[in-house]
Amino acid sequence: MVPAPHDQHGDVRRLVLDAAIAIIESDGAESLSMREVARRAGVSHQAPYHYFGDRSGIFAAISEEGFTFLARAFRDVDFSNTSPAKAGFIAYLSFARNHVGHFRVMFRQDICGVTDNEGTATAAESAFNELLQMVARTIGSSVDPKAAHTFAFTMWSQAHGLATLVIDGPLPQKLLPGVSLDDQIDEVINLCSHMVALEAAEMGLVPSHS
Amino acid sequence: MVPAPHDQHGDVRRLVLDAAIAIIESDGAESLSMREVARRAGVSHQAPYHYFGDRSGIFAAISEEGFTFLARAFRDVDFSNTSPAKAGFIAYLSFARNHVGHFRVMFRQDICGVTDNEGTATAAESAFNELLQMVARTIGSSVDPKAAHTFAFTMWSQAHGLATLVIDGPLPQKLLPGVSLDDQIDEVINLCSHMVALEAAEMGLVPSHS
DNA sequence: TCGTTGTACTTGACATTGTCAAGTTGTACT
DNA sequence: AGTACAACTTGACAATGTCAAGTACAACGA
Repeated sequence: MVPAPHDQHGDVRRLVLDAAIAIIESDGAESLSMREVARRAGVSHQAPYHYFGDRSGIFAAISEEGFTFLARAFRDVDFSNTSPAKAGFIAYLSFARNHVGHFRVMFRQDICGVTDNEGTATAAESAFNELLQMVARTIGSSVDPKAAHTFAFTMWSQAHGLATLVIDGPLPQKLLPGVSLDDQIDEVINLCSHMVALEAAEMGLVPSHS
Repeated sequence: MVPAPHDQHGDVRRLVLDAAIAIIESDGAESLSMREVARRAGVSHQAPYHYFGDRSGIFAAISEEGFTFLARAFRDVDFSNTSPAKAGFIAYLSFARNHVGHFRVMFRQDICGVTDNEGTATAAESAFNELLQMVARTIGSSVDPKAAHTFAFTMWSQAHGLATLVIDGPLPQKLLPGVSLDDQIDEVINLCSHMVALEAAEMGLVPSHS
């Protein structure tokens, strides 16, 4: 969290973090060993503890970074070509697939304690706010907060479920022969977006009509 | 897998499995220790290895049982009162919330290797087939397999995402004040079911349903 | 009845892990 | 010059996953 007041040579904190992310990406979060991280970063086995306190501290840091990335990904979405919903789904999935290490950690408060860590919590909150804005763009902002929340949770579930099943789940093994993973993901995203659009239209709140 | 040809006294395998599931349910999969499992089951620290080979073997066994339960839950769904889609969502979520230990493990082939284990793979396949039947009941069985698969992945993503965000994710912390978790889950399920129904109706393949 | 075989474990050992405690080194400021 | 403090390192310890070797006991063929 604290970026070290005076770091003269190579940023050890960054090295340690990147090593951890790489390990999680290739072997999963369970098999992250603090000593292996230290070894890969070329520091003593205790250096990571200096920055992150303990194992869950390193997860919390990765989680915070992940939510920051995700919030930025949402913010940088280009809505000119596609519907907000579809753009959001695409952004979520490409984030998840491009940052597998982060994604594997950030939604598991059993190992990183989102609530415990201040920075992680605020980063997560900012990402969630971006999600709510995405929803507002889809169903309008005149809907009551409760319905908007439900809509947000629903779209989040859709995107998150797909990402989870793709990255850690058995979906890639259930593909029909002749259909690539990328194509299948695209089609699911298309279907989700279409369903969301139908629902929004039925709610009578889509900008183009009223 | 092999149910032991002659087990005179209490079924150690079952004891070990239940102890493991209990630990995973309360502390998560990462913190499952073979020795703690053995201790709780009241056997030596090596007994679990006799039955499950290694740590991932115990996960594979839990995973297999989980998929068997899930397939049965799908099979036992009562479709008389609700739409097939909604009934499916409800079944998926109540399975996940009632078998947290299983659910936390069965979709993570990084720790249990769904592909490696024969029994786990067939159990997973049978659950997936039930899902496909559920989809057929929703959009009819005359749709081409590719579209049916996409529909199945989509509904699976919806249900799985919601379950994941509820059980291990930050959704419970994002609830609006005054809305209980159960209520929020119900509303998301309602919205999902409604969207699926709209889509099915637009495909022109559903008999009739509100 | 005896020996063989196989299952169901237990006991022992070892390298590796997370983490506490106590150094050590260098930079910054008084 | 001296103090304080950050940024580490080295050392130690209990606990873990897992290999290797043992023990107990039922089932079965001779």
